Amino acid sequence: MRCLWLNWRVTSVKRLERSFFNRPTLHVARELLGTRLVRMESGERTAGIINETEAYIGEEDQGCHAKAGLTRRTRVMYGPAGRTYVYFTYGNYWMLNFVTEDEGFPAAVLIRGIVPREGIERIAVRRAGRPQKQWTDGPGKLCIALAIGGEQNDADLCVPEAEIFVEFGESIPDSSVTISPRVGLNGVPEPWKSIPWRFRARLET
DNA sequence: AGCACGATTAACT
DNA sequence: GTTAATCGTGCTC
Repeated sequence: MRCLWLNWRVTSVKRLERSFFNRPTLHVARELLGTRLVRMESGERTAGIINETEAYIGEEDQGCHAKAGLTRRTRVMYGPAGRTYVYFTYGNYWMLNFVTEDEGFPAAVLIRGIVPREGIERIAVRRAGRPQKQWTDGPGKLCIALAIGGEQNDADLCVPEAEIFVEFGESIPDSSVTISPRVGLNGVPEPWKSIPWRFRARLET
């Protein structure tokens, strides 16, 4: 009994709930900085502190996949907040996003970088041959490091049995945050190409 | 059925 | 600094 209660404390209480994700996407993107992304594999934790995010907001946003409207691919973004949107791009890489805002409004936060904190051995194997600094400093790289792929698309972050979830972490002051335009949007028209919806945190060691 | 392109990465000059 | 790799998606014919 006591173990069950303890287990609930450590696995649930520290996690971000759906109400965190069901808010304006820019707030979610900013406040995800410093939180801990956790990937469960057979009961083992692989995790890192989120230090870079980008917001993608609505059908009007010409950088957002939802500009194409509701399709098989974008359907997840129209769903409830607190789920994953994992998609495949450039023929090689998976990208991890968290769905935000009310059901029916398509928006998400792309996770672009983490600082490894747990399961370092597993990450080292998956990123073998690369400098440690480049293990998880890109959206495709961190999905390789955490073994995240299409099977993790449309997964709920906010249920006890989640294989991917987010925990409260360190608080990042505004003085440590850089806000700038999103990257990789070469063919996208203004103002969307330059709108500053990218958030980066300078983490203390 | 065919086409252009992409929320990237790694390798190369 | 530049560029090839590689294939699912969405659009057009």
